[in-house]
Amino acid sequence: MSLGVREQVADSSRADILRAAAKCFMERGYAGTSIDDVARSLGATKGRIYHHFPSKADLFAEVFRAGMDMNYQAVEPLADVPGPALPRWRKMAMTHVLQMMVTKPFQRVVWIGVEMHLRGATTPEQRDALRELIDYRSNYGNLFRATLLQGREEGVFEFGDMSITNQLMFMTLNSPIFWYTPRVGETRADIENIASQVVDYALGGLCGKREKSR
Amino acid sequence: MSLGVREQVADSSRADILRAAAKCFMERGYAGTSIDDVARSLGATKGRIYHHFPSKADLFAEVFRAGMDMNYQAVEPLADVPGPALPRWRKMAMTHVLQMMVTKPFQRVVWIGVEMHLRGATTPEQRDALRELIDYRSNYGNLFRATLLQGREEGVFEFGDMSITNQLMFMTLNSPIFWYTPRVGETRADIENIASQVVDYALGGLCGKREKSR
DNA sequence: TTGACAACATACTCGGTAGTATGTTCATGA
DNA sequence: TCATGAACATACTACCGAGTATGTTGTCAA
Repeated sequence: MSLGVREQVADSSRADILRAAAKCFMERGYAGTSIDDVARSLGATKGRIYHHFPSKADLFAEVFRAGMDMNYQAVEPLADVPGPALPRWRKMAMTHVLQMMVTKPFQRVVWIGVEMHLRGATTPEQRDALRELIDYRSNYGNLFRATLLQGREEGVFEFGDMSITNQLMFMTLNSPIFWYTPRVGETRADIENIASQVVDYALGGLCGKREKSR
Repeated sequence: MSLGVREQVADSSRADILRAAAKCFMERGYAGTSIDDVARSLGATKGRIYHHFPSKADLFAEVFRAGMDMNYQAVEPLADVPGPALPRWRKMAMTHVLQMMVTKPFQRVVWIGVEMHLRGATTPEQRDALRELIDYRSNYGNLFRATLLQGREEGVFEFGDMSITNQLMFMTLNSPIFWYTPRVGETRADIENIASQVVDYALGGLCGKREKSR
């Protein structure tokens, strides 16, 4: 089934809407973003949005899904590689952080979506749409969890409670979505340098090796 | 000037509103929370809110301020104590994390406020009200920054870029406002145990001591 | 006792927003 | 070439939420 010109144009238009929506949701949150805002940022009107998406909640969900698709596609192949935990964790973490920086608006929407689900601030129908995406996200998290467990058995990682450690690690690795902003004239090396510092910090918390508290 | 009964009652009512507002803002965000929501959660109506606060933005700002007041009062005294950086940092960090857990709704509002200011998603008047609070928050951050610098000179901390490290550290120390939820029958020791893990994780990123990336 | 005011509740206005109903244009396939 | 439908824009409705205007009630001070 080759795509005709019409379909290609339509998909491109849809992708433009997703990008614009991601940016708007990132800047103003879900409740603070109106469909008109998204349309205005495209130089278009509501009609265009509602032609491609049945509702604001569905638009948001599709942005969420797009963000998770990017992550999964980038990290999942790395998780399958056998071998010791530490170098694999490094590659996965580095890839994840770069993903956070390069596709920041989408990742921010993923964050917002998870938050919305956690506090249950949605209507029943929306919850169903979100639930599947939350599972998606949860599976993604398990890619790292498995490597963490392997690392603990290998003795390279030391941590107490697994779920707390997982939260702390992801919090660190995700944090660029909050404080990173692309600079003009920024090179790939600049970005990778920042990402490295994030990965190193996250790794520091995973290795024990320090006098325990008190 | 001793407070009469009338003033005490009024202040208590005001404090109740602040608590309820903090909870609502935490659960639904700024844009997602209506004044009616806050009033309803108090078993009251709009009139009560607007009698004590001139606008939604002012109510939000007062919750923000209350949260920062609690932090400053708890941590500032510790920052003045002379001596080596590491034990002081530990005490400050531990106190900060406990603060995040115990006064979570208020701290979540502080977070939301900082975010709103960063993305400039406010009307001009609101920006002025927020700016002062952002400075307040910034000063609070400097309490830790000074200790970090001292620790680096003492050789107990190792990190590259100061502002990135600061972001990562605070991200970790603040993270309980997102994933911590009080349990029934939770003891003080339980809470301190969780806080310890957070502090240890944050500390791990501040000490180098690991093979560098690549 | 009374009147003045604090501390609310009630009843509105009005702008913004999600969603819908209805044009309009233009490419494409028959 | 022409009819059809995709891809929008325009025009509308209905509702919600911030803010206001105006009661109502209890308390305290003189």
